[in-house]
Amino acid sequence: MDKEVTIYDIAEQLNISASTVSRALNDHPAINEKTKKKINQTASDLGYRSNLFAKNLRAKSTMTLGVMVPKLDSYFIATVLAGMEKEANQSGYNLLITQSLDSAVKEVANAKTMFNSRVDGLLVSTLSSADDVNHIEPFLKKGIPTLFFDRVLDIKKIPKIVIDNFQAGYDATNHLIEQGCKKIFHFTGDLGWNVYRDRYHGYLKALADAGLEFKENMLFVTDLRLEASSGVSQHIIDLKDKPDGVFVTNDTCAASLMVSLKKEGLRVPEDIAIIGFNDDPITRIVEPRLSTVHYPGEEMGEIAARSLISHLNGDTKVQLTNTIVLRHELISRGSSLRLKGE
Amino acid sequence: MDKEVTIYDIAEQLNISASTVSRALNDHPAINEKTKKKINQTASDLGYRSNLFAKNLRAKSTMTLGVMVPKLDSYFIATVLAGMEKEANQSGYNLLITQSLDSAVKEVANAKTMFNSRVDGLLVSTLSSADDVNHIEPFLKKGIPTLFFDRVLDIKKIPKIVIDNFQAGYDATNHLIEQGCKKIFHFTGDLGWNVYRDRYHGYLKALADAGLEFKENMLFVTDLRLEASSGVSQHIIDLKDKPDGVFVTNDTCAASLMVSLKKEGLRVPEDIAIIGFNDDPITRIVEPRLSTVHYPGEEMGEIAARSLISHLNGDTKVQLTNTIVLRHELISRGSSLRLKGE
DNA sequence: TACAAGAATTCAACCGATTGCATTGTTCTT
DNA sequence: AAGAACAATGCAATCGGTTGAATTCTTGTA
Repeated sequence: MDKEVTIYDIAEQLNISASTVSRALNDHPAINEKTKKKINQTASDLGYRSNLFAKNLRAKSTMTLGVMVPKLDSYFIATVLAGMEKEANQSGYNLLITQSLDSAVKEVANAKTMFNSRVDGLLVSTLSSADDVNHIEPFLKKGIPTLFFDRVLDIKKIPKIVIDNFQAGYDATNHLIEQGCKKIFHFTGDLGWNVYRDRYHGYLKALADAGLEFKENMLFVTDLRLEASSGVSQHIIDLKDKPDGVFVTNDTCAASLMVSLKKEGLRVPEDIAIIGFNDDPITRIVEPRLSTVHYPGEEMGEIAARSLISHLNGDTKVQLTNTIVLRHELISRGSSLRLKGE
Repeated sequence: MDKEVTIYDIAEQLNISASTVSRALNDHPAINEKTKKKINQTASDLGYRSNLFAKNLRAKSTMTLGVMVPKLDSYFIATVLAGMEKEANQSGYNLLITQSLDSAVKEVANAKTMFNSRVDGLLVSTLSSADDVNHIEPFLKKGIPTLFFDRVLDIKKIPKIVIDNFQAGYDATNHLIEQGCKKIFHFTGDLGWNVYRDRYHGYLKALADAGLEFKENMLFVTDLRLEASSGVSQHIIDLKDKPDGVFVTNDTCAASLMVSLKKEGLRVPEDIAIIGFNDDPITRIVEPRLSTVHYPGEEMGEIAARSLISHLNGDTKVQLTNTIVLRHELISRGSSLRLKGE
């Protein structure tokens, strides 16, 4: 492990001062072109690399964005991260990524790490469904721009990027209604989350608007893990008065549910129409193909990163004060299309 | 954006020297307990946070691991990252993550960023199928521990964590043979990659060992994107002399292929047995459930991170010189089980 | 009481780059 | 030929911690 080369080494080699070297390497206009060339040459000859710490120590900027997500092993999250990375990378920013793994303790610890790492901005899809953002407070106090995405808390001072989950829930449910469903179940996750809560409310509204009755037993709240759907499936099978439609807030569960129901002899969509959420690849694989609501994950990641970066660059056109709502899109495929015409 | 609190502020407040404060905050034994308590108290009163740059500038360590992957939006990669994050986090390390998005230029640029960010260690699932590791050289020269995982290059001096892709390919193929398949196709990705090349060779060996013939037209090399499988499916459908088994090196494609074939009236596994690779969630959703080779992604991530960290901690028990081979596991499910007994 | 030994603290240099201001060198103008 | 105007470079302080060596303060012992 050889010694690091510093600007002083370059300066010494060329018999000039370190400040000249520094300026040359940063393409400062006051430095003579020839000198610059010479300096750049010896810099690469010596294998010089800039010391980001020394730089940051002064600049007080890290060119790093912190990203906190509930968990990493999800296709949707991966999509969002891909978008963020793409955008951040383009602007020379790096991504520091942590997952909270359903542990509030870990989320708080991660936030602290981010804070100490001096990320220039923070992108959060939060864990906690409670309203405490104490662990985010320090960022706000220090004026570090912070953005919630996807799973957000309704904190006034923190801007958010979301889709209109209410409308999406409404659209999905309404689509089933349009296809002639009269008794639509809802299979979703913890309603403490904005994403599930809002979709649920959209679902209720759609039912109400269509004059359809809602009963408690039409709602299934689970952890949305793969295993959960077999429970729901079994429950539906056992029911004498079966639903003719199910709105599932997760493609994996929707697909799994569909397959289970089919195995028990129910026809999809004829007996039960199903619609999922997210537009994961699986929707295009199962048979029939799964109707869903397209969630623009990659786009969300890109926009989130871009907004934050523009803000950091002092671009005043970008106001980091309001909520950005991305467009979702209803995608109807075989699993829900019961009308001949379509 | 208020001023940052430094150890000097704390020192001034308490009328002691900065070095005492520094030592106290690091729990140095030479500092009196009472003084420590006092210092910690005022530190939190003032909202002090340690400046990592100043620290790193001296320490020359960043507690950050760089992770380079081909692309982020894949379930498998997400799994690996999850494992890495978990492990790194436990040891106080952070993850700096980039994707190369199939661009060699980007991979090189990302490597440079990692280098300049002074990551303490590097975890790479590389893009390039060529043998050039010029962009990795600087890390080796500087003695920054580097580890390849999953997609690796056969560079002697760089340790790797992999599964035995040859054996896995052999096992998958052999499984189909055991189930009575006589004509087994192989649907895979760019053979420049070790992962696909080795599996392919395993496939060939299994055929040879069973005395089965291999012909060029039994091999399908695609980009393994979802769309690719419909092409393969169509091709198989059109064939007069159809295969009775297909080994696909990717669950998504395998599942997709299976569904397409079924739609065309072929029975799985009776007419065609199918086995995938990875053990993605989708394998448990499609009907019949998909046989596959379990790829221990999360475990790979954990082990990779842990090895690197142990090495960084000077743990000499861990030798970063050899190849670690993780155990894969054949998982047989409905899509390939043709024998009554099982 | 004196002095050694150890505990607690301070001093000051250092990590490597940046930058306002001062200085030197060069060219142009009158 | 002298001074203005500007280009190019150097000086030195600064960012906020860390750390070896020096110093001061306590205790214990003969």
